[in-house]
Amino acid sequence: MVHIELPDGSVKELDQGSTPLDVARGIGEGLARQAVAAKINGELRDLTTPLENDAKLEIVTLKSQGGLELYRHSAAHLMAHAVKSLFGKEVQVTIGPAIDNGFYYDFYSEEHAFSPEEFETIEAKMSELAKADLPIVREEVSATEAVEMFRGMGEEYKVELIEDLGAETVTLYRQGDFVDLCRGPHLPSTGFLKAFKLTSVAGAYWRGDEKNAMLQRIYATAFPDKKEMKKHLARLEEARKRDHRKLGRELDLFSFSEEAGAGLVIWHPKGALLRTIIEDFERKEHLKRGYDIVMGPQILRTDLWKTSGHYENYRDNMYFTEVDEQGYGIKPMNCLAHMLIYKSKLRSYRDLPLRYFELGTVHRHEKSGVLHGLLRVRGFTQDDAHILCRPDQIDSEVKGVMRFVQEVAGIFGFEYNMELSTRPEKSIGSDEDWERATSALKSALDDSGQPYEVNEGDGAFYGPKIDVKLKDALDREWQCATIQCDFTLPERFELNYIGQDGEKHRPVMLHRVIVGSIERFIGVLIEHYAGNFPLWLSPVQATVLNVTDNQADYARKVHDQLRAAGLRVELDLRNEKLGFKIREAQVNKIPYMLVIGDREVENGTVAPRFRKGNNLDPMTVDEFIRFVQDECRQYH
RNA sequence: GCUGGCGUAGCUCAAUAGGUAGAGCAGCUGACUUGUAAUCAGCAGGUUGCGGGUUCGAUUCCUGUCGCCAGCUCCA
Repeated sequence: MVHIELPDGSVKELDQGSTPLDVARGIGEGLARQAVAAKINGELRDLTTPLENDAKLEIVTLKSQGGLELYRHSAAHLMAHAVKSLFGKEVQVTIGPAIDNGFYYDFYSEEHAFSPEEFETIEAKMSELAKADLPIVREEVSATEAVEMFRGMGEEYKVELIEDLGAETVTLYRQGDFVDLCRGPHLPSTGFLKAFKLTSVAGAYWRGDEKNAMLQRIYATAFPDKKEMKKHLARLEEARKRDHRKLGRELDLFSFSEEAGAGLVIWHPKGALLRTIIEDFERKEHLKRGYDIVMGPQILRTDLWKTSGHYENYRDNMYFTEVDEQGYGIKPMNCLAHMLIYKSKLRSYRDLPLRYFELGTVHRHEKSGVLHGLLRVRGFTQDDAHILCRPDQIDSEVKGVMRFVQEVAGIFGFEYNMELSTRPEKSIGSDEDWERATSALKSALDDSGQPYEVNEGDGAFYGPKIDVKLKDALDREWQCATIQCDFTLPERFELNYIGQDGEKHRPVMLHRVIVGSIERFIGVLIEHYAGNFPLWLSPVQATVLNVTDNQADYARKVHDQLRAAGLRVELDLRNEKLGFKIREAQVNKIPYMLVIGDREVENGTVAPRFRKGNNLDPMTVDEFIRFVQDECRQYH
């Protein structure tokens, strides 16, 4: 007999060798039907695992934590099964994990290239195998046996995996004539899989290393039922409508030109205005926080990039030019000029910290395949600052930056993820430096009250860093804010300050950006608001619409008055029906439409309509101006 | 950079078993003077991304190149 303790504290007595499925049945048929796995002493296991000893047991259903992931993992096996039965030895299987909203499986094939046209065929095969409700059976075999078996099947990648595992025994999962190396656990049978759909195929390197073979990765989505999957696909469809590349064109904000070059943004009037509003906001917020605005040149002599170490490490990503036999590098970062400003005179410990802020435009030759709308470009402007401080000031400076980041995220209503990256294997600087800097970053993160991830060994070679990531419409993460400690530049540029003791000391440098690249930030912003910018950001805040030509003069007067008051306003006097003009303003996501008909002319008012569709009571122009100013004040 | 896919009018898309392209919206012209998401009519608009090849003939097939999309790798 074994004693099994359930989550509610009750204890069941069962025959040795009973399974969690037996336990579920004992509790109720309903639970047994929904059960997909079990947590035995906290470990996720198959429902058919024999219970040999006393244990704590929790039945896992599709609704419980980990249940859905397991479901998707089994769906990945189902897809591999389908692909193998369709393509046989032409295709080798590798690995296939569950991911957010679905799963993928990586295949290797020399002969066959998967295309989306085949998705239906593969899905049909999957459905067929699911309908057959094949039991998914766990087997434990010796590693040598497994190697022999997979080698016999021509599955070289599986052989490599087993050999690298270095374990004595491995587990296999078998469903029908398909067998895969897998730790599991899995669903009891293929019949549990109800809703799945292949979504895309793309290349992926074996083991994520570009030196390895390129595999073919098929992405798919999977849900416990069709309705939920449909909902997910509809959400994706909605997200695509928020794509900043699409909205950027539709709202006439920016464009790219093949003639100008890939990854180089061309800002149209409305986009440039939006950007200007954000830049003005940045300057104001930085001045408030004790930063000095500085400006450096676009190109600096190549020698200086050699001094900084950029030439040695990053020249492949830099653009160079030569005039009069003098080489120049187009700046990929803004720090050099800031170093020169620091060095322009003798500094005292009393001067520190110095905070140099620059809306610095940089150019980096990013690999062609990584460019992505505004989110990854080759020319962009950073809200960049370099803080030079004494070692004892690191802590408070980092915390100040952290607060700044959080305040800005709050103003724009962003949720964000934070990561701390620590010392990599290849690094410079003393243990003491690293310790001090890392603990300053960590303490700022702890103080922030937000959860964060630690990426051990993921820091830059010159110092640890905090990254803040924002998500785009499709939940892809993009790094925006970052705080990095740097031990090399003060060293390489021989920066120093005179301390209280009259001796020279080396300052510490922090690189930091708040929104990061303005381009990227605007890209994320567009998707975040779906193009419906809050009033204070809207490049066009209101448009004045006359009903007929009769009100043209008054409409012009209203427009001029609003413009004089500093509102960003347009005038639409076209000879069109009101409905037509409203629609157009609506499509352009202009916050307020000011309708002017005979009534308004007579009363000296405007009739505002909000882009959400609701109308406000008619008001005078002055009232509307105050109304807009009040609304803008709410945001910052 | 890599793998796969794609590139037709300003935008969204159609067409061709190889026989030099068509629609809606936008634009222009005219009529209509209009009250909260599309008034009607007419006109105009493309060396089918660019270069080379095969062919009597290429937008269609092949090849190179540029760009875009998805993902991978990268992101100081």
